[in-house]
Amino acid sequence: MPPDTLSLTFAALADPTRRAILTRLSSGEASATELAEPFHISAPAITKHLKVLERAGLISRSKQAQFRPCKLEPQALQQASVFLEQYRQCWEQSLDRLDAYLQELQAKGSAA
Amino acid sequence: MPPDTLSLTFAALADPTRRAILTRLSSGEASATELAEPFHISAPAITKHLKVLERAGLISRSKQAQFRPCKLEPQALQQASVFLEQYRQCWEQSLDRLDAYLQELQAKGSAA
DNA sequence: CTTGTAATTAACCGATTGGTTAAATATAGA
DNA sequence: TCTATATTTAACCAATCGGTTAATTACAAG
Repeated sequence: MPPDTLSLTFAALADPTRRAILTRLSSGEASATELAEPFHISAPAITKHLKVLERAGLISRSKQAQFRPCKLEPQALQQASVFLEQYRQCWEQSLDRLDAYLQELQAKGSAA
Repeated sequence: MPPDTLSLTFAALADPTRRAILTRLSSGEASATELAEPFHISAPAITKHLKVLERAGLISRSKQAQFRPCKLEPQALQQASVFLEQYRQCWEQSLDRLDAYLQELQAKGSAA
């Protein structure tokens, strides 16, 4: 019943707000209110998003004064990337086939 | 309100059953019952998973007799991979830092 | 000690998810 | 036509999701 890391990671990535948060964090740490700023959602909503990201191991949080800065933890992203790389051959093959098809079309086109 | 492609893709990938289906399909087409075989879930459950994968553009389906074979469509996976590549520098940097830290530890260890 | 700011928790809401069983549909073949 | 197989649809269910508002906690600074 406890979802595996990969499922947690992909689930966390399945939300545009959370992806935007990660993108923001890739250029440096930020507090919750800073992260909330670009979105018109409430503070508790941001807290929830950060919890999802934290539970997936995508971010970590420290503590300074009343702030709790968020820091990107890219290892989980790498694991997700490794999973997808498994399919690289598949998409390269299918792109090759598309390319061959287009060339064939072109050949027919100039022959007509 | 309609979720973007990337969100659909990551959401589809956030389930271990669906990831297993994709892995299975990376070695060739398969029918719904063939795909269901390794899991102890009902046929309608498989139908739903296939719908999710299809809506995300991760598979396509044809029709022969009473079968509707599934085929992997790897382009959406590639898009997801492109998104993750954006963070490659981040995780390589953090691995470098880990490496440096471990070397530092080693140096101190052999000095003691 | 009071005030202001940051952040979280609690309680709630409607929509979606992942599963079920039962019924319906589609096709092949005797 | 009748039967068996493949698949989908319908209806339901409990759990999770992404959001809200209101209240609470934590800390710094007057």
